[in-house]
Formats: sequence, C-alpha cells, structure tokens
Amino acid sequence: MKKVGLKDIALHVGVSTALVSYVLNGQAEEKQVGKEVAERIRRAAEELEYRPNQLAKSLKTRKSNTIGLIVADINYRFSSGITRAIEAEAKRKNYTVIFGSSNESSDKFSELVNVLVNHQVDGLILVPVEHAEQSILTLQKSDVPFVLIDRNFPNILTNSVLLDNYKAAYDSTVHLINQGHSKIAFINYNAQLHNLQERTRGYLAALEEHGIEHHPGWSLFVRSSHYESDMRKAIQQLVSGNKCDAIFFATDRLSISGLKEIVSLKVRVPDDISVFSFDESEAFELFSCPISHARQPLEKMGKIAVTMLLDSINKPRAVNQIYLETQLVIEKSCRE
Amino acid sequence: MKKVGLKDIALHVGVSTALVSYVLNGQAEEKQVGKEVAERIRRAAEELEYRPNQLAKSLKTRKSNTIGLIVADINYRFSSGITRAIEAEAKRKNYTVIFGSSNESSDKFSELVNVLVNHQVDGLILVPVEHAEQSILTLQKSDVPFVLIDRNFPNILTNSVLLDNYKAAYDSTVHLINQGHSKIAFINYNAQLHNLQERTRGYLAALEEHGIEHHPGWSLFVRSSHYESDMRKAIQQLVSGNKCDAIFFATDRLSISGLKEIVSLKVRVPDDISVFSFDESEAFELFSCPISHARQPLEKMGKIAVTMLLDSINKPRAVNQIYLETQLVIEKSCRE
DNA sequence: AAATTTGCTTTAAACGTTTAAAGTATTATA
DNA sequence: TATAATACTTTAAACGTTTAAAGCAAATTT
Repeated sequence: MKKVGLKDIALHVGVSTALVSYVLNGQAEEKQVGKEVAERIRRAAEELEYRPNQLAKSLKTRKSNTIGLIVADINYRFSSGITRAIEAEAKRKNYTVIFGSSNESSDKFSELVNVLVNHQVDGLILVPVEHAEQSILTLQKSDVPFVLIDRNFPNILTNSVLLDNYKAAYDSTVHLINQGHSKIAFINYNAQLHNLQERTRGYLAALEEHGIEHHPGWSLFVRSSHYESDMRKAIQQLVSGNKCDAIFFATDRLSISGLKEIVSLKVRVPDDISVFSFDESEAFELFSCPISHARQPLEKMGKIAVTMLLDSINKPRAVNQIYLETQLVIEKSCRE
Repeated sequence: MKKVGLKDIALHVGVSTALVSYVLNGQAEEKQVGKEVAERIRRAAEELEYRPNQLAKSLKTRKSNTIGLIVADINYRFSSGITRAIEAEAKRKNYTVIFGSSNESSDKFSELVNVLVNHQVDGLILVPVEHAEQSILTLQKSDVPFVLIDRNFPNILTNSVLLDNYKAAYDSTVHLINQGHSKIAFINYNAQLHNLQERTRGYLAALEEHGIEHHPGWSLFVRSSHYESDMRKAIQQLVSGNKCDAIFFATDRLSISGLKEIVSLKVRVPDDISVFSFDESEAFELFSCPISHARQPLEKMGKIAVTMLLDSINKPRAVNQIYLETQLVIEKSCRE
C-alpha cells in the first residue's frame, strides 16, 4: 500500500493541502473551513487511512514531540522502574520516548546524547554516568533542554530530580542506631558518583551526631569492576575479628551480593547480624528474612522529571532542582 | 547558540550546500570534490559544530534509521534484558530505538504501534500482548517491516524470533522425571498466549510419553489479575491432600510467588518438594536453595531480532521464523 | 452603485537535507 | 585549432508538512 499524504487527500477531495492540514489539525473552526468540506476531508482521511508523517511535521514546526532518555543500564531495577514511569507520563503528554542505555560508559553516554540531539528530541532526561561532566557541559551550551535524574554533579548547576541521598542514608543509619546498634558497618562502591558519596556522608553524619565513634574498618568500598571478590573480602572481614553487628548496604546490588556472602558464611540475619539496604530488590522477596530498606519513589521521580522537562521546554527559566525523600520500609532484618 | 545548518557551512566556506552535503556524507571522492575545498568544508563543520538534522535527512531519504520497540512491561526481567540487547545491537548497526511499553494492554499496544509508525520508524520489534491480533494484521497490510519476539499468534504468519517453548517445557519436565519424580505439578497463567500454552503442552507431552498418568488437579492455572491469591490456593492444594512431589512453574514471576507461599507453609525445597522454574530471577540468588531453571537466551534473541528486522527492511522476502532453544540450568532444587 | 465586510479557499514559501542534472573552466586529444 | 574529455561546482527540485498572505465571491453596509 502506497503512503497516503496530505496531497492525496487534497486531490481526492478536490481542495488544497492547506485546507486538509487545517481540518486534520483541528483548526477547522478557527480557519473557518466550510462545514461540508471539512466533513469530506475527514472522511477521505479515514477512507484513505491517512497517517501523518511525523518527520515532516516536526521538520516544519521545529518540534518533534519526542524526548530522549538515557539510563545507565536498563537491567537495573532503578532504570526499568524509572523508564516505565517516564514512558507512561510522556505518552500521557503526547510525547514519544527515544531510548538509550549507556551501560555506565561515558563514551557511549556522550555518543548517545549526540544521536538523540541529532534526532531533534525536544529535550532529554539523563541518568549521567561517571565522567560525563564534559558531555553535560557541552549539552548546556547547545540549547536542548534536559534534566538529570538520580545522579548529578555538584559543581554543575542543572535541572535535576534527585533523591536526598544524604538524608536517606542518615535516617537509615539512625534507624539502626535506634535499634540499639553501634557497631554499624557500611558498604558502598568506591565510585566518584555524588549520589553515592552523599550516602556515605549521611552514614558518617548519623554516627557522629549520635556520639558513635567511627571505626575506619567499618566503611568499606568495593570496586564495581570486582565487586564479587571485593564483597567477599569485605564481609569476611566484617564478621570475623573486629566484629560489627549491623551492615548498611549502599545499593540493592551490594545488598544482594553481600547477603549471598553472609548466607554462605552461615551468618544469620538478623540473629547474628542486622542488615539494612538502600533500595530494594526482587531478590529480597525470597530471602529468609524480609530486608529493611530505603525505598526510592520511582514513579514520582519519573513523573516529575517529565513535567520538569516539558516545563523547561515551554518556558525556559531558572534552573530547578528537586530532592525527593525515600521511604524507610522497616522489616525484620534489624534486630532490636 | 543558533542551530548550524548545511547552508551556514556553505556560506562560510563560499560553496553550495550540495558540496557540503557530499563532503560530510563521505562522497567527496565519488563526487570528485576538490581536496582543498573538502578540507575547508570539514574544518568549517568542525568549527561551527555542525549537527546534521536527522529529521530533514530522514524526510528526504525516506529512511529514519530508527526502529520501534514495544515490550509488554519494561519491569519484566525478560523485557529489560531483551531491550538492552536490542538497543546495543541497533546502535552497533547505526539505528536508534524508539521505545514503548504496552503494559499488557492491547489498546495501548495498538496506539503505540500507530505512534511509532507515524514517527516513520524503519521497522518494528514487538512483544505482542493478548488480543493484539488485529493490530498485527493491520500492520501487515501497511508496508512497515516488523518482527515479533517471544510471543506470536499461531494463525498469523509473521517474522518472529521465538523460544521453542514446547521443547523447553518438555525437557524441563523430563528432567524432573529423570530425577525420579512422577507426581509433578505444573502452574501456569490461565492466559491465551500461545507461548504459555506451548509450555503446558510440553509438560503434558513429557508426562504422557513417559507413561505418567496426568492427574488433572496437578496442572493449575492462576489468573494474572489475582495471581497472589490464586497462587496461595494452588500451593496449599498441592502440598496438602493429594500431595505432589515436584512443581514446575511456567514463568519466573510464578516461581517467586509460589516459592514465597512454599516458604510460608514451612515446606522445604528440595527436601519436601522439588521446584523447577521456567526462566530465572534475581530473586533466586537469595533463596535458600538455588533453583533449577530453563534459561532464555535474551542476548541472542535481541540480536537476532534486530538482524532479522534489518534484513527484511533491506530486502523484503519470505517470512522468517526462528525458534531458539533454552538452556537447562541444573541446580539443587530438584532432589534425586 | 460603490465600498466594505464576511466566509471560504488557494498560493507559495519554508523547514534542512539529498541528488540528478546542468554548468563551467581546464586540460588532453585529434 | 577545434573538439572532447576531465575535474570540479552549482542549480533546483524534492521529501510531506505548516502557515502567513493573498484571492475571490457573496453578502452587507454606506
């Protein structure tokens, strides 16, 4: 079947393409198109199964009704959750999502930004990766609106939708303290990502403010490139020798691999050790004990990100940063 | 910063846009553009930070270098896995992915198909949902190439990349039989989806061919709308009264909710009951016993889907259906 | 009866590219 | 020296829309 264009309809009805365009874009009233003619145009469009060419439309109007989304890795629970929320909200607002996954590579990240910008997206929602500063700065100079989500760079002022990581980690640690723990270990990635560092900061602040001396051996940082083996060492270290009585994991992935190690060492949760996780995981559903955790408001983040982006597309103005709170979900993994 | 176009470069260098286009598209040789001029054009493009307008390009060449992807729900492990593979392979072949999630709604599915087609995608990769037959048939009449992945409709002949669900379920069941089980229960969704029905068929065939009489109460079908409560009833039924000694779950989600119920009833795996899962889950990592399962080749499926799609974009020809095999991952969850 | 208003419609340029086809020097061949 | 081939460049139409501006009857006002 050949593609039907405005011209075909115009020809079929015997009018100009202008009229057809007006009618099919709901400007029939405004442009005072004859009622009978309008009706014939609509019928013809129906009959001929007209599909507007969004490319031509976008080219002419300089608006693609498309937003670009780059996540760090779609296999993360965080990414798929946020993607779902963003896609749904975008659709609701009549936008289409162009998608890319950087797989935590800053090269792929900046490449993707380029591709999406070339595709004339109206704006971008980005989960930036380590070392993406340069891309972000470049992007700022182009006039493509964007908002960062989940991660940002403290020395680059951008629209962003973030978690209050500091507070979430602080509150989580306080929860452990309130449960009577004082030997609280903390395991994080050794990454530069600001959101992760904020979690460390929150943990340390909570200890300090509660007069708990921080034992250096209790905050451990695993390399994401070797997290299995680093985690093994970390857990072994924490449960032998200078034993701690609680572990706070800074991400869901860390929790899972930590818990695996804990299980293999026959250490019981919460009898032998308490566990708290930043973020949750499907894996917790089948662990011997439900894991207390800080829950990220993914739906909300996605929705706000889209709203913020469309706002800044329509009326660019001051930079906007929103910090959302996590919800502490208290289960049985931290003994009293 | 104003947008820089071919025209601006042409003006800057003092040549026509045609030359600029030739040079920047690597046709400098072919079109015998002067070496020195070509160099000046390239430099100008660099300096002015030229970004080609992909929309204009696509409009003119009638090729968007874009593929549409619709998954059933990006939160499924299957979906994110397949999305990652598809995005990566598409990128490798210089295609960009436009993404949508139908959330298992056939209305949203057909709406998404329309949106993507209007965006002039060169082709579509679809995980169809129940009752999407009509959309698929319509799509077939338009000349947009597409390939179905994971699910198809037996009475509609389309390009598709599928799992050999029958064989996978058959082999899985045989594995249970070989482990000495004969009272093997099977839990599936009560959906019309052909791939799920094939799993049921594989299970039944394995029993039959091994002379095991099939007890009707042993194949149970839960409603996806009430799967928690239906699952509860199902498991209770299977472990009390007419006890079976193994359960084969038809999907990862079913396994998780089934296992949760099993745990809450203090039934032990594999001591009291054996468990086999179709597909795997992050959740298995923390279960008390590693779960034997049939693993889907997500990477491969995604890669093949893209390849098949691009093939059919470039030289449309006979319909192509590929059935991939699963890999049985044998763990400790099925006792001897 | 001329001028104006109203109601409807068309014209044509533009969006940023691509690409046949035509144009114009310069050099080589007869 | 005329002719042809070569090397390089421009012209201009096209892709499928949108939209300001102009056009033209018929109806209304002066």
